[in-house]
Amino acid sequence: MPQLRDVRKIKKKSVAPSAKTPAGTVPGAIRPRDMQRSRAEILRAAVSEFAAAGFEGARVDRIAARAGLNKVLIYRYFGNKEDLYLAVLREVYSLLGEVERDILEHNVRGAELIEQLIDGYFDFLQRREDLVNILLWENLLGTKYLQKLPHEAVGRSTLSTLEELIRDGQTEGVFRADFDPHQLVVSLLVFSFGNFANRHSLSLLFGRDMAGAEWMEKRRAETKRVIFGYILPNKPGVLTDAPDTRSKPGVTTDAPDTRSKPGVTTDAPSASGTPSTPDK
Amino acid sequence: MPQLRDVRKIKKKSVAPSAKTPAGTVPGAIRPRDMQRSRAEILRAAVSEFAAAGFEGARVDRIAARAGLNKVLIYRYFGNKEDLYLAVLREVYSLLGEVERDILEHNVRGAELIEQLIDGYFDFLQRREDLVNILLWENLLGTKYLQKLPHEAVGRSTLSTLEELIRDGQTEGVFRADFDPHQLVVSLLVFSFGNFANRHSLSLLFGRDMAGAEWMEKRRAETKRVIFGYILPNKPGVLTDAPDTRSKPGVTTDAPDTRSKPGVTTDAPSASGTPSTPDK
Amino acid sequence: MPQLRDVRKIKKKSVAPSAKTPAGTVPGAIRPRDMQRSRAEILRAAVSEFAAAGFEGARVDRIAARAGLNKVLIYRYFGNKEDLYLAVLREVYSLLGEVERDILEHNVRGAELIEQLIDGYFDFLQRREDLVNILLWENLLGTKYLQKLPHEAVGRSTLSTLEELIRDGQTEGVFRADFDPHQLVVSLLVFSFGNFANRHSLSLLFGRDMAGAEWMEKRRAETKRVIFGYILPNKPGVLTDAPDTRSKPGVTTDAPDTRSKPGVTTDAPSASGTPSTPDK
Amino acid sequence: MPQLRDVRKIKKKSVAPSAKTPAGTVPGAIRPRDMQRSRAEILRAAVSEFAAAGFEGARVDRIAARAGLNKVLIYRYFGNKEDLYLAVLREVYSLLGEVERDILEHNVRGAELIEQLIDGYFDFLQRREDLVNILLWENLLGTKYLQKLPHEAVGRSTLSTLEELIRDGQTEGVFRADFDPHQLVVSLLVFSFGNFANRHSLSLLFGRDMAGAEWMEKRRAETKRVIFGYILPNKPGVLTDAPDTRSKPGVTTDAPDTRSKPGVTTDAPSASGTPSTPDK
DNA sequence: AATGAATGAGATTTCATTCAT
DNA sequence: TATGAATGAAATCTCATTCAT
Repeated sequence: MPQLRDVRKIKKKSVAPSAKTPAGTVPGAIRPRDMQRSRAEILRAAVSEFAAAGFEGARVDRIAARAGLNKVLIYRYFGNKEDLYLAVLREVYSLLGEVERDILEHNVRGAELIEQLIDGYFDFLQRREDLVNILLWENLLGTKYLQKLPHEAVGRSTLSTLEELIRDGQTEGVFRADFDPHQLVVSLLVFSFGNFANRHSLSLLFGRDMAGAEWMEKRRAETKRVIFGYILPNKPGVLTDAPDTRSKPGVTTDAPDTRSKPGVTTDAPSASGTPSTPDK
Repeated sequence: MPQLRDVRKIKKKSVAPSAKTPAGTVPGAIRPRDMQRSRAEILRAAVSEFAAAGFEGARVDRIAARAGLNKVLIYRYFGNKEDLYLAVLREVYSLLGEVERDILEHNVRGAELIEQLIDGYFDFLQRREDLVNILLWENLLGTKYLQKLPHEAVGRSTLSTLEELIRDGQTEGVFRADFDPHQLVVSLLVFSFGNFANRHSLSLLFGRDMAGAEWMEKRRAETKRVIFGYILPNKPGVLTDAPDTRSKPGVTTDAPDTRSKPGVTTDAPSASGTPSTPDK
Repeated sequence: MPQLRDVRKIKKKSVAPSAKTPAGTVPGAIRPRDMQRSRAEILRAAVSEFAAAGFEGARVDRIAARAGLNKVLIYRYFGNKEDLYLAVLREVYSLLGEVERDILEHNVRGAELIEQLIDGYFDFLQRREDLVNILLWENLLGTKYLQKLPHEAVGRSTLSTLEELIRDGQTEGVFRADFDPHQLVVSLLVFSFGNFANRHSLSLLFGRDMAGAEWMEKRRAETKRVIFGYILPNKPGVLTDAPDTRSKPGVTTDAPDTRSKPGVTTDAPSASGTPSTPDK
Repeated sequence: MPQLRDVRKIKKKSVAPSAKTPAGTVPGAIRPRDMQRSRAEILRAAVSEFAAAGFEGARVDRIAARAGLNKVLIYRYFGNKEDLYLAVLREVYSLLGEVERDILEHNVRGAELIEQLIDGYFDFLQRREDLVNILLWENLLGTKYLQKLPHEAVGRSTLSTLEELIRDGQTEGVFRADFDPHQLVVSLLVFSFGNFANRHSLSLLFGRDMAGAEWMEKRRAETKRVIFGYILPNKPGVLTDAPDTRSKPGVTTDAPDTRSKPGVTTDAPSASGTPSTPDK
């Protein structure tokens, strides 16, 4: 898990002179074929740094320090700060695309598809906090740099595929028919990412931790509940007061009911209709 | 509406002396060398600049240029860049608080309260794009500066009041009982703000404008629909197949039906169940 | 006594608008004939400021604030910072010259002359700490500015008069003959001023207050003792009990011994030969 | 001998690359890119600059130029101007302490101890004019920065040792018993340093060079004479009219007489009792 | 490949000085 | 005269980038 904040004071690692030659190599010999590894190392470090400080705030020196490599290599391999940043952006968007690609590959459909998407987003958001931050920084810059990337590196065909699958679900009656699949896809993204875009500020506002894993699990559950409430058909008779099928997070229940539909974690309101212990 | 991007190259205004009168004042009228006004002018300019470029990216010179005042005054009135930024943060949070305060003052309750909140948020988000950006920048810095403000300047008591009102609504049966008011409040914020946190990136992703007013109206409607689907009791019998009461945005229908509940703008799927022309 | 240090944060006095018109004048009327007073006020303030911070460290703004007058006047009356500083130097040297002039006017001779000189110097040093500092600052600049003053403003004819008087004393046998009057004059200055040139540093070095009045009285006494031990003839047999020429300054010891010759304050070693309570 | 004044206009050295070898090194010899040396070089340059201009007057650019190194290194190695100045102060006080330490190590006692001290101070003052100036600047600032140093870096234990040795001398009868050792130690410092604190101003006042080596030798002798007149026992019978044992400076006569006691340089008054040619 | 250093630009901050009301 | 503001220069400090060893 990448360290994000408070990493400003990284100092050059001061290795003993003897340690300079990597173990197993003859001193004086040039270290071989490490270029690939170095490049990757720099990129990794750059992701961390740009995530933590943004483009303007990022320091080339710190990236070098994070990578444990010399600053010169950054310029040798990437050209300059901006190009390095562009490489990072590319990486980020590539990884982001994988989320949907992974899910689509498994041919899930219907409610399960939606749930896996939400889970996929939340997992990504929680696991790659750094990448998310880069998306947010870049957005604040009005995609100043993102625009410089070739379109293929950014646009995500997966999203239209998704829309179609949802539309199919509507046709088949798995989903309600009266919502716009396009808006839904956006909602899935927005409702998920929105939790992260302001988590630190919100923590201050509400005076409680809204950035930690525990809280995010609650949000994940809540998000699922809201979405499913919106897209699944209401089954008359089982309406509001139907008993919740409590299940562990991630587990898909075969018969989702009105409220906490497929495999939703509900540490939230109990089935009785009265939320027992709203987290406070 | 504040200019946000592409304002980097502002140079010293080389206006003719007569042009010194700031916009909005009658030319010829005395523009007193007014400390109060100068301070305010700087603050306004600072909001714009910090919104557009963030703390690191902001340039004191540009702030002075935007304010049409001398750089020295910034230091005289605010001390230094950071203190100026803190003053800006204070301002932003103060204005943000007003959104809820305004609504709470009018003693609206029930569905209308929720709708006004969503509207309030979207209005704020659309009208004060700059302030929102500042919130987002600051969040990315992990509230590095926000933390330096006294707690009163940030914490918002309105939010707990809100929770209570919602809980009241649940007790009275206006809202479903099986959701957590606290989570709802967060959802209202997150679902609203989420639309803005990534609008530029999303525009690129989807290859369409997702930052403009038109699109945001759609999101506002969609958000309302989702939220109301979640919190309003299902009225058995009128359920899914009820015809949508199409209404203009902002207009509250007295008899909200299943889907588009109070005064929701529905440029979305038509009543027939099949979304006629999903916006594309 | 002028405030010397810690005066850096003087703020513009913010008088109520109504207070602007000095009492007794018709509002709107121009304040009359205050130029002389303003000039003097500025000069006084400048002495304080330059004394406290030196030429480079002094701030024109602070001088204006100290004077309670507007910065503009400084430029109107004195031209610029350097010219103001030169005016200050002139003032300082003029006042310094008075010390000797005052004494010489009274036609004191012999030991009493010397004692009055030492007293004069110490009095000046203690009372006009500010002026002394200016001398020291200027010295550190290698008299960079002092040199720009006309010679009359600096050179002090009194000093050569002094030398002659001392030489007379030697001829008359009042003083020992085997010292150089010129060196003595210098010693008088140096031994006196030396106590001030490093008093703060010495305080730190010795870990005790060596800047206060109490300590300086000890130094004054010690200095007299040393000087008199040097210039007064040792009278064999009459040694210790030589008649004291009692004079004002300091406490008169009833039983002065060998050491403290004319009117010397001796809080120092007692007559017995063994210093009773060396100050520690 | 360090250059002190008139060094303000040092510009970037535009030397040919080959000229890079710093003075004192063999051209062609490897000048390792040695951090240690660079640091030392900067410190040395800083001492000169701060000595010549004081803290406020000193220019970081000039320090870099003096050091023949890049400005950036100053910040890399020392942080900022103030920290650099603090490092300089540390250095100065450390070197100052050595004066006494050197002497105390040699186990000299009695009159010789005192003479060596005076010599030590005058040597230091003449040789390290720059350090003395720094002491004086700092004193004028009321030890504003000195106070920030840890006490050990400033306080000098040697001084109390000195007092004890003098007291021992008094007990043994080598010194007169009726003076306070503490005051004597202070007098030694003050009478020595006092000559330097105002030498340039005095030069102007008296219209003769009072800053040069020649003059300082006279002051050194005079100071010794005065001090010894004060602390050595009067030998009745040899009193005033004893012939001076003229000796070379620094040479200690085995049988010091009343006036020019141990090894005092007397280019001063001739033996006859009447100073023949007072220097003028 | 690493270290130390240099370059050059630019950003923040501070001042003296002047202008306008 | 006082106030507020403006100007212009400079000084401190920071960075990206490049060079040399």
